[in-house]
Amino acid sequence: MPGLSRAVLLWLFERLLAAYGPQEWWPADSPFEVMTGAVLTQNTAWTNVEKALKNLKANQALDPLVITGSADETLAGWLRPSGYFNVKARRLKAFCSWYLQEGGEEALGRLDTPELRSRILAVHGIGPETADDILLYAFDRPVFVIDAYTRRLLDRMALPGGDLPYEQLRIALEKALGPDLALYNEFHALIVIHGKERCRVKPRCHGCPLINRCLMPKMPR
DNA sequence: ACCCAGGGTCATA
DNA sequence: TATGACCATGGG
Repeated sequence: MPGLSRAVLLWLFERLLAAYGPQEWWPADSPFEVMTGAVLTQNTAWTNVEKALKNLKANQALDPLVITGSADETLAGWLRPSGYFNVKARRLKAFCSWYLQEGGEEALGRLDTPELRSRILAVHGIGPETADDILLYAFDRPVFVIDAYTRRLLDRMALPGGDLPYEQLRIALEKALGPDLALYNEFHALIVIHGKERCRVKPRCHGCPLINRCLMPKMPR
């Protein structure tokens, strides 16, 4: 059983960091904004999420009490630019009522990470990636966030684990790297930033900071 | 015009 | 367990 090597992962990390620099994630003014953004960015471009967050702020609605107290159509209207607005209005309401019922950020912050994670995951509309975004970037817990970019990166680097179920892959990465909040924070951000890059060189990418392998989503047309 | 984005749920086999 | 449909806007 080879497994993931800490040395290779750290090499990868340094390579990405050298190419893109520190990302200083998550872009938000408060932990609650991180949580809201995590829900809104599900399968959605961040630029669209920014518009929705702007709408919420303009209406003093970036607040769990205001959100739970808003009419569905009103909330959906604010969320409209982020796509799936009806679905996300329901999910955000479900999350906010849970958040209030749990006693807010201070009370939640006292829970240990496994307990907090399982409670977040129990909220309807919050899956593993969204939950881990919240744990890492809103609650500062050393949780490695897995996304489609992470899987593609492992796959194209010929590293094992890209096809594992979410939880197994997360455990494998955390085991290889050891608990490290700052590393997990920057690593995920860099993976996403790099994943968004588009290869414009053909027939093979030479501009990619990761060896000679093209990690871009698709070869140019 | 086409592709895809910082996913998750639900129905079906 | 594993696919497929569905949700929807906006930028490249």
